[in-house]
Amino acid sequence: MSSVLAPRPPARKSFRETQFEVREEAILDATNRLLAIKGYEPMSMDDIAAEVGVAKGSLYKHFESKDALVSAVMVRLLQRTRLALAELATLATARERLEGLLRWTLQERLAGAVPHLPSTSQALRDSLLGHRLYVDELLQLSDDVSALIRDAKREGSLNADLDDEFILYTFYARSCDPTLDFLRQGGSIPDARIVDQMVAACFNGIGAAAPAASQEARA
Amino acid sequence: MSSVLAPRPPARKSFRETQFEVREEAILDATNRLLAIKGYEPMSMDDIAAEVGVAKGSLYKHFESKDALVSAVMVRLLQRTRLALAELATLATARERLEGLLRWTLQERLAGAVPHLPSTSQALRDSLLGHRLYVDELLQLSDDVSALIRDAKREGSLNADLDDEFILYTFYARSCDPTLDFLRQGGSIPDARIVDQMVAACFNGIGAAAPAASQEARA
DNA sequence: GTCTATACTGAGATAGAC
DNA sequence: GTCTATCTCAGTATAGAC
Repeated sequence: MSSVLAPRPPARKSFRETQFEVREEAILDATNRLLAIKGYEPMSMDDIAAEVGVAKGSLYKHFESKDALVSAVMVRLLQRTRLALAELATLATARERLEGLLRWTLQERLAGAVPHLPSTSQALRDSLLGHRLYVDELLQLSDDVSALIRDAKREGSLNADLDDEFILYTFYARSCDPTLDFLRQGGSIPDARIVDQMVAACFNGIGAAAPAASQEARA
Repeated sequence: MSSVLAPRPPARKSFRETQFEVREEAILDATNRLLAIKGYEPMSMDDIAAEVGVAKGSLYKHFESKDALVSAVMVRLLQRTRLALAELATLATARERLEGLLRWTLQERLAGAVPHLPSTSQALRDSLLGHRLYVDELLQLSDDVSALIRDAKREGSLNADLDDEFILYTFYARSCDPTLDFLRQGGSIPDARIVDQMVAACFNGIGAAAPAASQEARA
């Protein structure tokens, strides 16, 4: 009673608070996992609850809705991505930083992370755009990547004929490219080789580097 | 009565039969449209019925389930794609035929067709793989495209360092690339230019054609 | 064959005991 | 805060009249 008005130091978290946060992380992890495997619509709150090992009702003490939960997963993913990008700042050229970011993203997906996936589901996209935090994070990341693209063009390491906006969206699309899942499921190409080829194809395409001379003779 | 045993010429279709087929086409068209807009799971049979202007129950006289209906849409799409590929046989090189097919697919999508979309939904992919006709068509198309890829490599017009399987899946992924939708929604790049850049980026990548000499000096 | 009406299921969300 | 039990609603599929 006497302590009610005493200013408590905000530093130390109670055991219960810690437990709560640990569980919340577990929920986010489980959702991320299921999202990567099943996709947005087919993943039910029952699925998540079972994966975490918690009652479905309890999920709603942490997140007010399925959309909010998924949104939180995506926000965390975007934050991590920006962090990874910040750590790539040591690389010399913008081109290297772009390649590094794509490589990082693909490796994350191989490790079970959900793709950035604005692509996957129209309904999900609409839902996400209603969440302020998500939109803010996405805009910040897009700003960072756009700046990289401009720098790389100035370096002369990106095709100047392509629009910046085109390159930005293409970059996102490569991060979410389903080719990764198809090839991994196929199983005939080792993971590292898949990533190498995807990065190479993003920047150099699937065509031969130099136009083949034999082609002219053929016609 | 007397005509019951007489062999009727199978040639002429009754008015009712024609009507039935016309309506079936309309159902497939509407489903295709909604599929492109909303995606598989969010699209309900009610939506389809409303779009066609027919009672929901009637849909089940044409297709035994939602899955079967969607499967029929995809089969039709694959057949059209193979037809388009056949018409590209007049082009001189395999590389040109590949480029032409990608271009054709992207233009179809601009015109409202659904992407080939094995990517979109995991649940849909599983469902489709249970439909014999779909799997057959997909295998045939894949065989055709794989042959093209081998030919193009022989021409020297595709990067020989990339696995054939990688190129095949990448080609599919480019056909379904969400970049198209993002850019179209953005509205700042004309449709024709979007397609041009997507085809160019698929074969030549987003990197500069020749490695910039200035880059060396920079480090 | 097409319509209206309805059965049935799955899933998001809430209520109330502990 | 977590659990069990339940509400509500949307969506697939079917039944039955015409």
